[in-house]
Amino acid sequence: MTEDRSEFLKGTLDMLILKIVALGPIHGYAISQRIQQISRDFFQVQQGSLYPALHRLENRGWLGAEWRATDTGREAKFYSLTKKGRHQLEAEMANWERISDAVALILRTAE
Amino acid sequence: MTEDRSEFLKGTLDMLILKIVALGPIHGYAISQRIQQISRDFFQVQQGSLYPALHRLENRGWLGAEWRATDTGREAKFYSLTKKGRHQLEAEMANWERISDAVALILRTAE
DNA sequence: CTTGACACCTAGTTGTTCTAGGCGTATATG
DNA sequence: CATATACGCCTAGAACAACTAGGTGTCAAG
Repeated sequence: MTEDRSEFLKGTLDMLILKIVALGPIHGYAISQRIQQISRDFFQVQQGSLYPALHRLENRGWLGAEWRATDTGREAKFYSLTKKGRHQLEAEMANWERISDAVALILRTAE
Repeated sequence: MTEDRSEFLKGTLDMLILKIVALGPIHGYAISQRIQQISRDFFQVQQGSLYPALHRLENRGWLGAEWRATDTGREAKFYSLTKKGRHQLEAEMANWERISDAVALILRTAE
């Protein structure tokens, strides 16, 4: 009976954020739009998930932040990937591969 | 710095358990062994994750339970998939497909 | 006789996500 | 002109899954 729409897979959000930021400096609000857009509206990142995640990633030294102006002249906090962040992203992508392979192994087990 | 070995993807465990039980009645301890074995030792289900999950799935009406004897003569709680459980498994597998497709879309975005 | 595998269990901690608010500015829209 | 909507940031608290770290008892092997 609970709403199930576009539920997030716990633990995946950090990787997706790192991947989006890896495409170039971008601010938080735009990150969530980008994730939603690229995933064809499947993932909808709640702001209450987004901003804590960004602070978490920044605290861990994976993202750097800088206040700058957007195209439209507003001030926004632009994030960019640090060297540590790049390594982390690579590790998380490799891990995702292994996990989804392992899940596939189980899901495809017949009898 | 934290140990990262065979980390579980949160939210996936229920589906994997349902899938294993779908192969035939099986008790908890054997479920964790089966998951580990099929995933080629990648997933290691902790007992502190396993048993609460089984009770959760039983409470939701997705699993039925019955005490029976194992091959070795020990008493064990055998779980089997209910009709609701089968529907749930199908829904979760379909959802997993959509999620992993969406993740792939994002991870493969270049530029 | 004691170690380890089998087989079950739970209380408490940790950590991520979501709900549901709040703040302030700019730009449409009625 | 008012006011709604998009932009853009934030946080406190609830919810919940997974893990840690214990516990019980049986049985076989050394």
